[in-house]
Amino acid sequence: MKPSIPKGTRDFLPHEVARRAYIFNIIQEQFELFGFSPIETPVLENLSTLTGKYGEEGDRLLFKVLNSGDFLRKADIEALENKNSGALTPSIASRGLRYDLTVPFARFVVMHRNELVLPFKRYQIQPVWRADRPQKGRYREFYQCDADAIGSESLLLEAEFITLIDRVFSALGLQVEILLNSRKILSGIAHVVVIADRVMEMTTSVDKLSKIGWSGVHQDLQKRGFTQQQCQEIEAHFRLPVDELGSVLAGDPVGAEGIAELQTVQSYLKQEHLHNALVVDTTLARGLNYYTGCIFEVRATEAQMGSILGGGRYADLTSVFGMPGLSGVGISFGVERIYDIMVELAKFPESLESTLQFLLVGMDEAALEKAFAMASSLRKLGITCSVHPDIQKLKKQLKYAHALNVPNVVLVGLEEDPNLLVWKKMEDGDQQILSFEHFLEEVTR
RNA sequence: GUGGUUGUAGCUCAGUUGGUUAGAGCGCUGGAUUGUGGUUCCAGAGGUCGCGGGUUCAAAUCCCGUCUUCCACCCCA
Repeated sequence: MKPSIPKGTRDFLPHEVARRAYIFNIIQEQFELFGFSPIETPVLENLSTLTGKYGEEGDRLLFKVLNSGDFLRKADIEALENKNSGALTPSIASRGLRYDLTVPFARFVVMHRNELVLPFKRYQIQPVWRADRPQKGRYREFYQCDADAIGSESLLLEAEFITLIDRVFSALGLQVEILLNSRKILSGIAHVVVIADRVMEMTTSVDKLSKIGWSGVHQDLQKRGFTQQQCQEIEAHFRLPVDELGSVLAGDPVGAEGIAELQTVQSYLKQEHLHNALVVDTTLARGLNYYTGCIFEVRATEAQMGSILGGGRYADLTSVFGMPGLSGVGISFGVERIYDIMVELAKFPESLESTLQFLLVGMDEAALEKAFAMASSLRKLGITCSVHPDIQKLKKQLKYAHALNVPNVVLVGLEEDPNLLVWKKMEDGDQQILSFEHFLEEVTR
């Protein structure tokens, strides 16, 4: 048979794993530096946990897992005969692959509420799955790096996340733009334009602005049934600078609160020297509908790619699991896209290539045994090394070392004197003959 | 989920209006080099042309299906 893997999934070669780990480590380091603690949740969640949390679209993109055993026995026969997949699914699949890390986190918080100290700051780096059509930088299996702080309404958290984001991207060597907005400003505008019940529709439409421009947004809005006058009013409001928008929204409690939120966050950041631009963009919307307050997004300024981080404040994520009134803020790094951008811009350090320092080569069976013992001595000293397990032509051995990018090769077992070895430096080909004892001294020097 | 696009050697790609035995570069293997990698030279191996079906005297080439890739929607990291 011909081997294959499912659409939208990938294998990773050693050099790719090294580069991905580089990104994960930088993010993890910053998470820890800000006092977030790691948690893990299962790959599989009950579908009751997942369905209905991501909107209709999200439900369609959930990977459902067929029940084990004789799943047809409990199947909804009527739905099956009518070919009604939607009705059949709950009777044959009770579990699914997680779609993100935020909803499982909400479930986690509710289940472990008595074991957690609030406010609780956790981070989580694990893969998630979506049955979306794959595209570049868009996969069916991908990692998310999430940090959330739950159990406090303080806007200090928002400010803290912005400094965290700034630190991560400057550590990665990427230039980005951090976009900030509040959902409350969007609501306020909707109130003022008297379309309060249609905030979501207006929001998703305006969110496309950077892609399709105002004429496109107008078309989209009109397709959704907004009048021409409403379109113009909407555009006029979003075109206002933030301070002017503030006076327009002053009469609307929600809108005014949104403006005040942004001001508070910015005042926390007054003393901070951010490496990247923080841009208030009132047209920023973010798809996920559980966001209620501040929302963040990050875009790389040097590459053409969608957002590489998303996040925001949610007032009430845990209430669906029976624990209302718990406010939180969270962000999610899009590591797959960050990886692609860093490859494109060649931002990975070369030192990731190889961690192996020595390759030991045995010239004959006795020498191989000696090499095996030598390797142990080296490892005791914390020196990474590997013994070539076969006795082969020296040419082949060196070619192997070259391919592995090992900087040092040790040839064990000279014809002249089996107690001597050759230490060869691959970079310039220099080599010296010495005893093992002498070699150890040199290495540890 | 809708519409489109792509697939030829390990990799990057040629391959004429359908016409004998499908090519190149890089990589790989062996040798020049009876212990010495990278450079050079010589030789060699490697392809059911994504898969299945159809049209034709004849298919990598045309048609249908399917898988995959990428793109635009949708949505999103």
